[in-house]
Amino acid sequence: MASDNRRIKKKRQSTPFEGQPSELAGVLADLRTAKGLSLRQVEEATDKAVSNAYLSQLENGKIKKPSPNVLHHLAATYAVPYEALMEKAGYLLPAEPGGKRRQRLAAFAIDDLTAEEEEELLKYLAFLRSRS
Amino acid sequence: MASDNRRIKKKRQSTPFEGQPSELAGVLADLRTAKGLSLRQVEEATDKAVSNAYLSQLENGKIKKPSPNVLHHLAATYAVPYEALMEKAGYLLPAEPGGKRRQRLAAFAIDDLTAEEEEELLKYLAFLRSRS
DNA sequence: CCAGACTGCTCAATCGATCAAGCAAATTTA
DNA sequence: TAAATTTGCTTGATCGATTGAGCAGTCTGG
Repeated sequence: MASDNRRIKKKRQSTPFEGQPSELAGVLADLRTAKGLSLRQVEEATDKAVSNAYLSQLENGKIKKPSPNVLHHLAATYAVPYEALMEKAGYLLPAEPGGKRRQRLAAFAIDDLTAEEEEELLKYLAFLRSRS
Repeated sequence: MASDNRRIKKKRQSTPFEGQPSELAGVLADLRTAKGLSLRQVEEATDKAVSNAYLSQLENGKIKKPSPNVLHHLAATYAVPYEALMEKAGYLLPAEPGGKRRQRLAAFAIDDLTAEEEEELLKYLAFLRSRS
């Protein structure tokens, strides 16, 4: 199963990580045929969450970005990691091979603070800013 | 600003990880006010990717699930990790299965602080914790 | 006190994701 | 071979996300 028509001009700023146009399409099609499932069988497997009509369009790249919800159901059905599909769809960055973690947090973790303490902290923050 | 009306019957199977109804709403509102930005300023900051009208509805929980695209822009604007917002929106599982200590999004951002100020703030945070 | 500049917010209209139906080509069954 | 099934696919309608425009309230300077 080849992949071909790639001529679309995407001018509109759309999604997070503009990845391969529809690499996803091929992947989905392959996964399904690999499992030997028909469109309707998948529809059934996803408990009607993904219609056969929609899946068809998806596999044929006639559709841009399926919702994370749809991807979640498909991932479950094909027994592949959800994040993988999310990535193919361009919702997530290509997972670090080396298992690199965490991005720089610009915000703090303050879960353990009480409401009062948090307020104090904010007050202090305001104070810091007021000095500028 | 409290949070209240939560009586809606969610029968329709909707998104991946059904998380807190609209915890996201509050977080977004907090992040913005923390940064001292107006709705329109954010709209501008996101390069028109998120309208002030929409953000308003989002912060007031009048809207369910913003697209990952929107979250991506907001994350950038508020300088918080994209994945964090994705999680709040229910698109991703609560990160790190291994590391128990989860980082929560602070209700404020500190991008505008100088390195020195940030350090002072952290020191103060440590102080608060030491009192517990 | 008024103009102008902001602010948050609502509401009608738009746009894309998603579905219900139905259609033609295979395949199967009898 | 004809009826019944099944399969991939297209199309019209629906629904929710997102926006454009406008409205009332606040605040500042003249």
